[in-house]
Amino acid sequence: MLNYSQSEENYIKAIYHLQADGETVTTNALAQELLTRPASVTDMMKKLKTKKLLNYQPYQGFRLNNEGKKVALGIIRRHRLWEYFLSEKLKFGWDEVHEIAEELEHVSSKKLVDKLDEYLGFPKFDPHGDPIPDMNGKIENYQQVSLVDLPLNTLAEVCHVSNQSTEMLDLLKHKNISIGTRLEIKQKFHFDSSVEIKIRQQHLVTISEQLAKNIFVRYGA
Amino acid sequence: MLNYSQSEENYIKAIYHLQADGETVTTNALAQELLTRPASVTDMMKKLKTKKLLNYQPYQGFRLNNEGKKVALGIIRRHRLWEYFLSEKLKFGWDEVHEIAEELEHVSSKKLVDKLDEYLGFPKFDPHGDPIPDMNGKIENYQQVSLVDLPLNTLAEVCHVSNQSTEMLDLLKHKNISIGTRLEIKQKFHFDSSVEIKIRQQHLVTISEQLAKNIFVRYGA
DNA sequence: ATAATATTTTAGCCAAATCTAAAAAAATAT
DNA sequence: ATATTTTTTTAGATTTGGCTAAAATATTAT
Ligand SMILES: [Mn+2]
Ligand SMILES: [Mn+2]
Ligand SMILES: [Mn+2]
Ligand SMILES: [Mn+2]
Repeated sequence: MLNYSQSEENYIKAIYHLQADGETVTTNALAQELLTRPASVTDMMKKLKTKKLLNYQPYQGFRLNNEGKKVALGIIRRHRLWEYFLSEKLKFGWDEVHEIAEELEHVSSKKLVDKLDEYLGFPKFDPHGDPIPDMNGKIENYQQVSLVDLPLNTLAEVCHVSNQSTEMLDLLKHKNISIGTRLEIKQKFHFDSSVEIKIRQQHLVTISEQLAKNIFVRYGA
Repeated sequence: MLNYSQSEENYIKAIYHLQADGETVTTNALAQELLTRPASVTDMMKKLKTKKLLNYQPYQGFRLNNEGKKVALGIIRRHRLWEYFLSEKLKFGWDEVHEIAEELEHVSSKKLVDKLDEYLGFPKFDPHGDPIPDMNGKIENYQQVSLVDLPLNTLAEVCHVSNQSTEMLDLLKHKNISIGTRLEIKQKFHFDSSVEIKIRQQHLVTISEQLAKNIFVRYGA
């Protein structure tokens, strides 16, 4: 696997995100994403085309090919592993990790990244709930649903909370739930739609429908 | 504190090391150190002079001024903290950490570095036994003493042996001790004044008073 | 003191990554 | 179907950090 410049890597990653929905990526969209000028994008697209990372014909937009996607997944892997490290080990807040990971992701040692992965215990999701590609660039399939829609006895991981009020965060803290918490539903009570959950290595707790609606989890497909 | 490019930082750090003995640094010496050309060095020296990091008159060599030294110590701090992290947490070998730290040192977030320092437990020495500057750029003074006088549980680095006989060197080799070995004393036995030492990443070994007397170590004041 | 050698600087060129302004092409509106 | 507007590309410039070759300066040897 060749090495790419910091700038090339930032372009590759941005294209990957923009083309995720199957669309062709446009010059303007990419320029906006990277806070740069359309002319600069065109220049870089020519370069990445000669490096055989994407398909591009003038005026036709562009998409990463398989090689380009593989490179992108490597960068995303590094980015998310560092975010996890910053959040989990160094106790940075969710909002602070992205900017620093934006730099760390460009340190390219393969051995570093794989050892970091191991040290962190092969985490599956970054602090924002986004999946971390494994050594082979594979991202786990997952379903993302509100906790009220999680099937009984299905291990899932909290990946998102749709309400960030102090009150909600207080309650979550009290119930010992945060992003990354692994849990399963043991029982649903139809009277008030409350659910009884078992958090990994903790006791059973009951949470209200109100709260469950705002907790999002992912589980294996 | 301003931000400097990766290239500028590599020059600053190299000058710092070369001028350590009070000498004026020459164009050729720096070019050799950085595997670059003298002409490139001259260009960069002009730039660093306008940035007020060093004193430089054509043909006269150069030295970092106080501001330049402060910047250099920041880079060295990052470099050595990352080396410690790679060695201690990710279990890289001593010989592998430098190259990776050469990249990581350029990630400039002050908060990252200070949190990393805290996470690592404010280590005083990197895996090569070199001292790690603290948040204020301060490097601990060294004490150099015979191993028999090293306080318990104090990490130190072997810097000298006062007997160079084949017999002594044989014994040192057998005990896996050489210049640069980092160790601490775990126990002193008063019966025969032997000491039990823990060498970094190795098992405990016991050495005689006779041997300990002839081993000199340095440690943070 | 002068000549020979070594070091350092200057001059001029190059590649990467950016920019602005103008031209070209595509998309949209009349 | 044209005209207008938007998007994209091209042309040409700039900055950073590097290079080679030649000139300038300093050092060393005779
Ligand atoms: Mn980045
Ligand atoms: Mn993220
Ligand atoms: Mn470096
Ligand atoms: Mn070191």
